[in-house]
Amino acid sequence: MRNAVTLKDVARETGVHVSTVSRALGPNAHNTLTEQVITRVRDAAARMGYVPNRLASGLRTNRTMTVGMMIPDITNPVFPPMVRGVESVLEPLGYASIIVNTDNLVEREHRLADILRERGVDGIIHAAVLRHDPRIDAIVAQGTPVVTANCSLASPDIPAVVSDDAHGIHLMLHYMYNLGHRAITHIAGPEELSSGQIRRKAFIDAAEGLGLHLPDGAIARTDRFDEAAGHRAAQHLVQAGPPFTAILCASDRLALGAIDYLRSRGIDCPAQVSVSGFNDIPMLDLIPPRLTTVRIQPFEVGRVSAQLLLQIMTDKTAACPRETVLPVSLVVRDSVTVAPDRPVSTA
Amino acid sequence: MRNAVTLKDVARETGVHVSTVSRALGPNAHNTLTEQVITRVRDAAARMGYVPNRLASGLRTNRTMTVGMMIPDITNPVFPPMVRGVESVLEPLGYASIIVNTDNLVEREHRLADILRERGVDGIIHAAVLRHDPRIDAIVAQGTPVVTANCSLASPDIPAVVSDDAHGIHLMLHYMYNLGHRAITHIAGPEELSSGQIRRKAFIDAAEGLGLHLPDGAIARTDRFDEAAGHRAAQHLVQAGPPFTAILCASDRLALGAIDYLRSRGIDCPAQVSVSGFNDIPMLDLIPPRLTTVRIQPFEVGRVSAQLLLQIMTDKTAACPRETVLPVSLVVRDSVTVAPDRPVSTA
DNA sequence: TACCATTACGCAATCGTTTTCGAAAGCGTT
DNA sequence: AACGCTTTCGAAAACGATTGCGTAATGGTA
Repeated sequence: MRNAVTLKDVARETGVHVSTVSRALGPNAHNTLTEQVITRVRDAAARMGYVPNRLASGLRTNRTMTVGMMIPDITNPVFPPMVRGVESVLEPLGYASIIVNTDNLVEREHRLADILRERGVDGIIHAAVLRHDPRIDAIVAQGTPVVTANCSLASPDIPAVVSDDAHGIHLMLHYMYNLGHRAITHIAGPEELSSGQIRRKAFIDAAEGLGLHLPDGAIARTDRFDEAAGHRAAQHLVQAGPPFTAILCASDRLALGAIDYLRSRGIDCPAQVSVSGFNDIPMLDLIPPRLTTVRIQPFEVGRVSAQLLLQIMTDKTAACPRETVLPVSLVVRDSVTVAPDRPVSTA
Repeated sequence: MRNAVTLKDVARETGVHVSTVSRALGPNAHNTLTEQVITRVRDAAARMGYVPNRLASGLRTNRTMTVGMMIPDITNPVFPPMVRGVESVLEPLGYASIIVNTDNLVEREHRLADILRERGVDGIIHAAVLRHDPRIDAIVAQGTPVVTANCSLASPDIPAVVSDDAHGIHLMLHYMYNLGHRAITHIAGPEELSSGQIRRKAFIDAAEGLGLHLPDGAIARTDRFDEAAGHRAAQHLVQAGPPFTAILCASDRLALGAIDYLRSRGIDCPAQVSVSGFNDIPMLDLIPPRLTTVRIQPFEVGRVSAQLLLQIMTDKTAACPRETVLPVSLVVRDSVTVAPDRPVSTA
């Protein structure tokens, strides 16, 4: 922004008024200007290396051509593809994305939301919503379009793009059931995240649908979707839970942690205990036992979210689907196999 | 930005002039305003939910409190920690980061550089520089502070924060040598990336230092740092290269691809061929054979880059180190072991 | 009381664009 | 030739914040 060439410079160069330059450079210049002037201005602008100042134009028009993305942690392999998915539709249109990591911390989320507001983002893709989130409601009320990706809010009215979590759990549980498993436990994700809660509920529903009895302690809850939490949860299941032959985990990383714990106890996966994941993060097919999991489509989630957001941003009145759910698929690998004769138990 | 409350609103509410409000909210209000006014204004601002409009202030001051990060691909596990490292220093100060993925495509890089310029970013952290990059020179010339992370430019004068690639290669080659390897090949990264070039040169230097003879075809070049490229390169080495007992790869993903190819050919790693990586991306310790690699510190690279950038942004005259190199360390795992009696060869 | 220095605040220009409004010119019609 | 319509462009007012400058008010001093 040091020696930036402005409209005024181009105007002086071409001998027309700055408003004329502005129009000439705009998309529908042909409605209002003569062909000759348009080319003259555009040539000069190109030659002089003019690049528009989005600060100024944003100030005037209330459109910054910038969107915000709130995600829990870019370090989590689920999110980079989502980011690319968003980018794939927004970047060709000239949008820039400000990416912030909330770490699922409410205070951080507030600060970061302000950082986005200050910059007047045209919209927000929120992949880190807690299920109850007054701050987001406030942002929406303020008029900024928001769509949630990979998560959905408890409060309605704001579009969500999610994977078919319930169906994924359903697929996996039935798969286990068909392999003879009857004592199946669940390592659930954080309850304040919709994915954690929905997957847990889906597990209960699917179990009920199969007529499976879920004894007390069959579900271990965690506060994070990471390996350490999975490790602890598995420990809890083995030491304090009912006997079981399989663990259906709410995420791949939880599953990795669980398998790690089992191994440390000399319990073999899948020979003694089957373990499944969710998400299908990269490189899982290289890690033994190759994890049987549910594949979601993070890139697609991002792409569709962006398209929806775009739609709302360009036409706020446009009705748009409250919830878009994307299909998931079962990825059969090695970590889930036929049920052994006797379950692992506390003894 | 719909119903945003502005300085004017706060001014009307408190009965003072908007310039007074501006000053009252600024950092050194106490130099110029009475305590009473300051608190009255600040209270009102807080109560009314005032949030400053960075577009307006940026327009006026030429500081947007926004930085740009150019990376090749956020999907590559090396970069997310780097992003977090940058964030760790910039975010607490109120900066936002616009992240763009260049995919190492020159055309994309140009467009994305413009996207950043349009928004008047205060500085750019560039982790995707090609070694020769006129566009970046132009940006620097225009007055925007730039520091390169993980890469360095052929042209000098712009600060770079890099890992000690040469030393990492040196460590690894010596480690292999001490395990008895004499026929060692190298899968190199893209030559237009500094990390690719530097690591290849370091390999040659270190080999020379050890008195190792490098026959023709001992170095396979690739055009990308990914598994597919590693796969192809390994194929090339096996089919057309000299006999060898070890492959020193310029990145973990190249190594993964190479091992995959070897396995497909029934060649065991590490029993028949040792393979090493570089970077130490996450989860490598879960994938057999557990990859012996060189650990770099991407978070630190990001952190230091951001600190440097900050320094230049706040005081453009400040001299700052042309090149900061961060230490690396050897991570010994399973994929490199003592040399077998006879090397793998074309026959 | 008059005067000067200081304090505390208001005034207004400015950053680069967009956009409404109006004016001038061109053209056809009667 | 007078009139009205369209086309093509300039003038100027915003958008919201910052800041140099001016000026009341204040306090202290002679």
